[in-house]
Amino acid sequence: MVVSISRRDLRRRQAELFASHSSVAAPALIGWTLTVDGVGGRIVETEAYDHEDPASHSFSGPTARNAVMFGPGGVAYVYRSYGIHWCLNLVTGGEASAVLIRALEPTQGLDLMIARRGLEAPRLLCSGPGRLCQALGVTHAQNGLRMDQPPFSLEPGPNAGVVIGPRIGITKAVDAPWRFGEAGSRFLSKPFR
DNA sequence: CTATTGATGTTCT
DNA sequence: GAACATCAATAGA
Repeated sequence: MVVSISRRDLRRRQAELFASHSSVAAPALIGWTLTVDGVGGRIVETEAYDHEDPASHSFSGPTARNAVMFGPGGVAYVYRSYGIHWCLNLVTGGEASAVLIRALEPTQGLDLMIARRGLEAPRLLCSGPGRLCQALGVTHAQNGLRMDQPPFSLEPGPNAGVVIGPRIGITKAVDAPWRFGEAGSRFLSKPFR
C-alpha cells in the first residue's frame, strides 16, 4: 500500500524547505526523492553552504556563475567542477545559501543511469555530486530551473536517521560540520567517521 | 578498505 | 597563473 501526501501538503512542505536556511534544509532533505525527467532516487547525502562561509561560491558576492544563489529559494544551482563534472545544488532561504546534493540511492530510471554512467553497479551510479549529475543528465541547461516543477520532481520521504560530519573536498572552513547523510546508507560518496 | 595522482575547463586574482 | 564543493585508475595494506 502506497502512502502519498496531498498536493497541498506537498506544496507546503516544499515551500517550507525552500524558505529555510541551508543548514536546516540540508539535513531535512535526507530521504526526499529527487528525479529529473523521471530518473533519480532518494537523497542520502547533502552539504550546506552560505554567504558567510569561506568555502561557499557565494562568499565573495554575486558573479556570473553564482547569480542564481542570490535569487529566490527553490531553484537549481548547477556549476562545472574541475572542468569535467557538473554539481547540483538546491538554492534555499537566507542570504545566498544552497544545499549541494552529494549522493542518491537510485530508485527510478536505473537503465538510463547505467547507460549514461557506463557501468552497472548501483552503488556507484549516484554516489557523488559529479556522478549523480551524469546519471540524471544534469548540466548547466538546468541552472536556474525550479526544482518543484518539471523536469525536476522533489517529494518528501522517510529516512533512517541523519548523521553529521565535516564537508568533503574543500580547503577552507574544513572543520564546519555541514555534511549530512542517511545513517547506514550504502550509497554515500564516502563513509562518515 | 585508504592514499595518491593525473585529467580537465572555468572562474577569479 | 592559481585554484578548484571531483572522479577513475592504480598501488598498497
